[in-house]
Amino acid sequence: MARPRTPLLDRQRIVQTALRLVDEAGDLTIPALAGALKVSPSALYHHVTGRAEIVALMRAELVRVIGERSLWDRPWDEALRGWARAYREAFAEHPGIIRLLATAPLAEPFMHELYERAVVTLEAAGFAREDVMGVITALESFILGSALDLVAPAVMVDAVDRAATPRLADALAAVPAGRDRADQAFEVGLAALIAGYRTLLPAGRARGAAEGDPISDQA
Amino acid sequence: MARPRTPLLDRQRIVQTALRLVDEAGDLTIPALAGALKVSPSALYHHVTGRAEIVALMRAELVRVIGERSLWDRPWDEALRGWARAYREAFAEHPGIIRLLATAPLAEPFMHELYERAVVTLEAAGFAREDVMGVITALESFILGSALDLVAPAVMVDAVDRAATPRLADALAAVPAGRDRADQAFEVGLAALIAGYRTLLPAGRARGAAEGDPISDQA
DNA sequence: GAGTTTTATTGAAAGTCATTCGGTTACGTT
DNA sequence: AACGTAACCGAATGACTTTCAATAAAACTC
Repeated sequence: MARPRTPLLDRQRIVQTALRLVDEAGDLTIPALAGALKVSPSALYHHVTGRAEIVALMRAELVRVIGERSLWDRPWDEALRGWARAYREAFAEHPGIIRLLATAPLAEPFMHELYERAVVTLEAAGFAREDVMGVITALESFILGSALDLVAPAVMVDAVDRAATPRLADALAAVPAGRDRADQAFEVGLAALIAGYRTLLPAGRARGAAEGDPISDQA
Repeated sequence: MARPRTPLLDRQRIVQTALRLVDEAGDLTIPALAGALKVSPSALYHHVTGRAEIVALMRAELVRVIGERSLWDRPWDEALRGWARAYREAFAEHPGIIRLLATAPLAEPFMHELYERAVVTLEAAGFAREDVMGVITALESFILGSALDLVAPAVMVDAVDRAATPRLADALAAVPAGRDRADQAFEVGLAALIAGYRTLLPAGRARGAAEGDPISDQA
């Protein structure tokens, strides 16, 4: 009734249950989270300062996973591609978290370690110092936008009025539905972005698909 | 006290006040909106079905503005660039709306007219039918991600620990701060995407900056 | 122009949330 | 064994969205 013999909660359990809840319900409420943990809502506040911190912990968990799956000791284009796919994949495994993170005014040392590794890789590859942050930020924007696209896919598949927009209807028919559609768009954009980045390199330092290197093609 | 001599509300006024409120306060609550309109909260429900519809109307207004500012009777690369800049600029004029839209499960005939025009332009330019939707979707993902980046700029500028991530600190120092930083990253990514798209065209149909056409450079 | 219906508002109330606080009991330490 | 502290509960607060009955003006009808 009061203090249990063995603790019911810890931060780990809170975060993992929150992630599961967001996956299932699509949003995160304290009552629901407390219910899933078989605990009263107020009990959570002994382990966490509030809902915002729970969201922050979920983000940290995501960043951890992304970092784990990224390999930076590769040619820059391969490294960037791998990072982008790992990043988006981590979001795809927890659909619904994207809106939570887009809403939260993200602060704190966020992905700084990952940025650091990206900067090192890109500068070693020959990118101009003043381009490096732009290259990273633009790629990340593309990834986040693609993650948002991932959770709002139902829009087009139906709801297109063939009479009003016939060419759009045709273009959509030429493309798979659902998750595959989003995947294909992501790969198109990723390939284009990397190809475009390659043109920023000083002549002679470019490498990868433009020279016919098979390894840098889509995995 | 009851019905006023002249109506106090209409959808137009609701949407415009909502936009102003979001710009100023960063979020949208019914009490605040009613207060700004000098009306009781429940009065709003005679003109809209609820908060969700207000958000939808704001989105529609944004789409209208974007459509107004886009010119599709141009070479494909120029048209895409113009569309992307108008799109992002419309968001930039209402910072704070981005989080609202990212949160809302967007439905309805949304940007279909704009997509239609983009499809026509791209197919006329020679893009393969099965690539067209991917090209549009990827660009839009990049734009939305860049809009999100626009409202969360404070992250890096401070808060970077030079001891832990020295190369990142250097890279950031080589780049302007605030809005300019986001603008630059956007332009880097936009140029790269378009350059990458150009490689999708069958040989001989590419045109634009790759051939040294001055008009397609950054405006 | 009188009577009826429709329309635009208000105010109260219900139902969620996130969060705080005082109370209760078990744990750990000395 | 006693004390302080940790982990829980329940009640309460305040903000939010939404619904609904009541009211009074406007608009329509004849």
